[in-house]
Amino acid sequence: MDTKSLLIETATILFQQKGYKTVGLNEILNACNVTKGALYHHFPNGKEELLITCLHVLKEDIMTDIEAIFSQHPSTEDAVNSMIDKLVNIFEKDGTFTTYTFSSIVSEMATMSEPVRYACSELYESIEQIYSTKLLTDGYSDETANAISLLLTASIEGAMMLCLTKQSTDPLKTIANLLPILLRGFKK
Amino acid sequence: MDTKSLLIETATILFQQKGYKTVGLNEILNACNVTKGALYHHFPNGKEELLITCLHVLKEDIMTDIEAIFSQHPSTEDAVNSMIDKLVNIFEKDGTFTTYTFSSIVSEMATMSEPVRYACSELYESIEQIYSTKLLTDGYSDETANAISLLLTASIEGAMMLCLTKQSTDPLKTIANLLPILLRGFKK
DNA sequence: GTCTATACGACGATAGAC
DNA sequence: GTCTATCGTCGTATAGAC
Repeated sequence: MDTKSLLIETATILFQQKGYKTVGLNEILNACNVTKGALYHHFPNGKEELLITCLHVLKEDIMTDIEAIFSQHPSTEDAVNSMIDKLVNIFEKDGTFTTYTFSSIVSEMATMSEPVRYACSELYESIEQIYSTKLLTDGYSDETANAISLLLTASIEGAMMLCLTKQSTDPLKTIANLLPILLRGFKK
Repeated sequence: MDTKSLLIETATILFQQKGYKTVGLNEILNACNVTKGALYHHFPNGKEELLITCLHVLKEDIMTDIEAIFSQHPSTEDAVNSMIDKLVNIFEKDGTFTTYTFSSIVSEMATMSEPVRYACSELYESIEQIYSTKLLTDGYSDETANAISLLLTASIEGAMMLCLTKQSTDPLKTIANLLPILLRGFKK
């Protein structure tokens, strides 16, 4: 892999696991055996430019991944269940969330850097978009689909936070269990 | 106010607004006109000890505050609505969340420091406890009450994240709107 | 495009006077 | 209990050779 992609891939994982400020450039550089010179050649504006690039790439990756899952399952319920399953497995394997989330970035940077906030906003937007589209084919109205997709995004993101705090996958599993009751409550 | 309380109060707000790493000791010290010597007298183990103390005090404050709201409203639905209303007002006033939340701390520190993670876990636990108790008096079963209180905690926390990202109070308002549909979906 | 060496500031933390 | 002065480290970023 080329140096630039390697940097983005390594940085993305570290940022997701530990947040932005916690991860120093040296840590990223050591993790992928690249030097400062190379990094500043590819990202002249330094760390924040690297982060924003990571978020853009992450957006494409997440969209591809989620769209694949959603196309494999007939209903939103099944698709979301499969997503949560994947998250649970990742967390059980290494105790952090390295896919579908960037909550550490949001809470740390949303009020600090406008470009970063905007990149995060685009990311959430595209996830909600996928949910909404599927909910429409499920038969929900436009307005209801938007509301449910926001609820799904918020509760899954919140549940991941609770999983990190409690060091348990129960919160995500509980949300998954509630899905059918949740979705059935809304008028089609 | 005594120096120690002043430090805790100032640090809590700054940590909530900007996260842990972002806020330097100097920023806290300048904000309340206290010097390093005084800080390290009250918190010999430095910044992390200050944070953990903040989380403990915040737990008491949040519990007092939420319990007051919950005792003023007959149903969980009304109480949660009132809570969300308060959050919306705070966010509209200063663009950040300085009450009821510490998501920046969780996502930044949960995987980095075990004592901090534990303090956060106690905090979420006590919030969920209040929800659960109220839901029991609403007539829900033990198991259902626990599941709903987790869903409430996760979705409100997630919605705050979305509000920060989108710079809008819509996510919280949407969650509030869904509350009746949500709660009615569960068997009492 | 990648390397080493270095600049310079900010960080958390400490020491010792008062 | 609070002050100032200072230490060592690590942060991001830069300069210049190759």
